Amino acid sequence: METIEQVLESKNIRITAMRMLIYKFLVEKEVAVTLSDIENAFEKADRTTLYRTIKTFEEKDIVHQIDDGTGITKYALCEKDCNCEIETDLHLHFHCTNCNKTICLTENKIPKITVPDGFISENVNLVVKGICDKCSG
Amino acid sequence: METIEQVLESKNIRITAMRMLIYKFLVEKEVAVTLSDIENAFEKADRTTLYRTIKTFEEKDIVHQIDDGTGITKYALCEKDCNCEIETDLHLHFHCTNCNKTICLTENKIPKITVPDGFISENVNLVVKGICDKCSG
DNA sequence: ATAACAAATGCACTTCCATTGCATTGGTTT
DNA sequence: AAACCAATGCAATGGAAGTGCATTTGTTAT
Repeated sequence: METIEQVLESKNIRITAMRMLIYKFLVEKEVAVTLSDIENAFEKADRTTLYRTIKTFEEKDIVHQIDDGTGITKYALCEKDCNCEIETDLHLHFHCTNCNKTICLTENKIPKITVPDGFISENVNLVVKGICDKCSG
Repeated sequence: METIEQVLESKNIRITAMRMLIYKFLVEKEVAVTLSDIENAFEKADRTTLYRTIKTFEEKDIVHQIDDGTGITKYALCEKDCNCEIETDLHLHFHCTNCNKTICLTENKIPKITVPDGFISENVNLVVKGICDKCSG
């Protein structure tokens, strides 16, 4: 089991108290979070710091950004060995319109999408909206 | 060939000069447009009017909203017989990262997506990012 | 035709999220 | 300990979405 320090170190991210707290927060959340979610969890911290921390995590492929159609960007930890930038590794996201949570369905890979001649596909974003398992029960 | 008046009438939308102009603008554009695009095309008109006109068109299923991941909502005319609200009728959208245009690929239907037990899928949004035919040539 | 009503438009304003500039703090290295 | 660079905090900006209200325009009924 890797420690948080080891994760950050392996990605060449300087270890700070703030970053460790935010990372821990993301691990504990099983759903994608907005910047405001993080802000509410760390009221003492400045919004900019949280924003830039997430941006750093994103650049270093620790978190990936999710646009679930609510208009607010969400973030979630990447899988251990995920290569978010590789098309074949893309998973889909589920947005529950009832509880407003967005979940990475990492087991559900996106099927091969064909595009017309002349188009070059580099990236696919797929969001399914509906009712999640917790809300449908 | 239906006239613009006939289209609006058939959808129970009151005919006004502004609405006809905006509809015509959407027809002529072959790509999805932002509110700002419309705003720039009609500098004399008020933004709110354009905003509400698009909302009206949306409610009456004349246009559909597209979230292509740029963070800015885009709109495009529905196909003649499209039922945007029906899941099986969903097509995918292509966003060109070069020219920033977003195109409806109405011929490319979204494949059946499976979600885990307990999840209920109501809607699917699929955006492919890459290079469009005009830019790749 | 005109009065009465409803819908459409225009203006002003607000809110929310994303983002940036700059000053300050804190940690590393020599 | 000095110098340096990265991280943080504060303040402010910008852009898009959305709302309230007054005004104009179009429709309907008398």
